Amino acid sequence: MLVAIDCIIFGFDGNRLKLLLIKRGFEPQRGRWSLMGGFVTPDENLNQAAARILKQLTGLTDIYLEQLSAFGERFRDPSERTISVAYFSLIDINQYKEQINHEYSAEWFPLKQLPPVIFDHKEMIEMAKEKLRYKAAFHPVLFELLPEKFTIPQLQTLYEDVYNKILDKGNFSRKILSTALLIKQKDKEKNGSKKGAFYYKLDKRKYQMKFNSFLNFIPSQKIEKST
Amino acid sequence: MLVAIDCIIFGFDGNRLKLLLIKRGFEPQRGRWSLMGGFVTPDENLNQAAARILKQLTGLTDIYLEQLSAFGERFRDPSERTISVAYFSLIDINQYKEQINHEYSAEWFPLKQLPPVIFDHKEMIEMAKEKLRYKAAFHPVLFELLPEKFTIPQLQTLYEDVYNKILDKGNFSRKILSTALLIKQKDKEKNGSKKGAFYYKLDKRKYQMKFNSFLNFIPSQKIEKST
DNA sequence: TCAAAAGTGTTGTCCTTACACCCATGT
DNA sequence: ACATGGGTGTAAGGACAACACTTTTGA
Repeated sequence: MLVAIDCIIFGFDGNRLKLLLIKRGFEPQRGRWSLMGGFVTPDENLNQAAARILKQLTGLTDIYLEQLSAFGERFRDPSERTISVAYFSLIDINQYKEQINHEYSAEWFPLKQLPPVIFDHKEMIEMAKEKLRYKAAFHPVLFELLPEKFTIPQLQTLYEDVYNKILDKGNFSRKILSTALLIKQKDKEKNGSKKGAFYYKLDKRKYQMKFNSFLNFIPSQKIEKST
Repeated sequence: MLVAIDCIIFGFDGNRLKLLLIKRGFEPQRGRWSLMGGFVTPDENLNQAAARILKQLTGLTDIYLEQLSAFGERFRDPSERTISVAYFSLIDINQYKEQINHEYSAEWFPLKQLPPVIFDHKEMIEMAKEKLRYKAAFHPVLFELLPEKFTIPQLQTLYEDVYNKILDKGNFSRKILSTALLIKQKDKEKNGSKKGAFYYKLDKRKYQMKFNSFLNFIPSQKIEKST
């Protein structure tokens, strides 16, 4: 049996959550969209394989990477029996831009406008979306998608896109600040508004410490965002 | 590469949460304790393989079974490169008693008094415990461990053991009943006390419907249970 | 001066905790 | 009758959604 890895790669462009797909350059299914993947080699464990594959495409290391699930339907890959271990990863889309490997003709797609993908990759993507929502409800994991400096309204846009909800800015900002994970900067971002919004940085130490405690980021607000 | 399955099997004896381990009857590591496992065959997918292996040992079908994670350290099995997909399952310990397959010399161990186990099984067990706590905090999954008829104090004992917390009986009973997942029976269980506690059954329909919504079973009570 | 977005204040509602108390019954 | 656990009542405190309001600044 072959053992493969597939990576579901999330990014956030400041407006919408996106997924990085590659156009397959080889048979079978050449020319169709697919997750970035590869086979596990004898000299690496699963996490190492996932990190290697992610680096091949994005050039990035030290990325948030978490195992999602193993997929093993008998004919998921019609040509050969393959078990795939899917990983999901969150990257800062701006860092990616500088490092991208152009061999793969990769492209970012908004989560709500994905093209058809090969094999069971659709299922993997759905599961990853679900897991991201789940995880982000209790752990400050969405910060992994943002650049080093960001504003609270930017963060709010991210949450709104992940949960498809419109959030109250007042309540949102208080909830985030109450976690004490953010360090206020002196400067403001002035593109989004006339007043400008203060930049914040993540307090890395507290972030690590509190990552696994149960914080409450569940957006309980009722209003659905229109797509 | 070989692809195996390992099953972390939880049961509840009315008092403590337990794990079902088998004594390995073959080399390597004959005679040592281990999770129940087996290899994935070409004609089955991963879930089917897990269900088959679970049935081999317990005789049970239609069991709560969920994929935990794939484990793939290079030398996790020293004799051959093997990827193992771990599943965790929750069974009614009483049903098990009637069906057990004695070929495997299996034994229930309290979670807090596990013997040494082979390979990376300890790691799998720890992850399964963690996941059970996580899942049970939001989803009514612990009902899977109980017989068809059970009392609220029995359920409370289970939660107390899972979270190592002493819970307030009044608040616990109200919280559980507020989910409206239980149907009160006419008869009482009279062993636990003189007054006796009413039996309840799970409302299967509502249970299925509400399983994936976020209920709140987190025990926020502060008092740690002494072990 | 006005519009637009950032951010603060305020209030009512709901949920939860802690704990007092009542209930049913076997010995 | 009384001890034992089952179960209900209740008051204080906290969290949160909703929304009114103030602030800042570019045009």
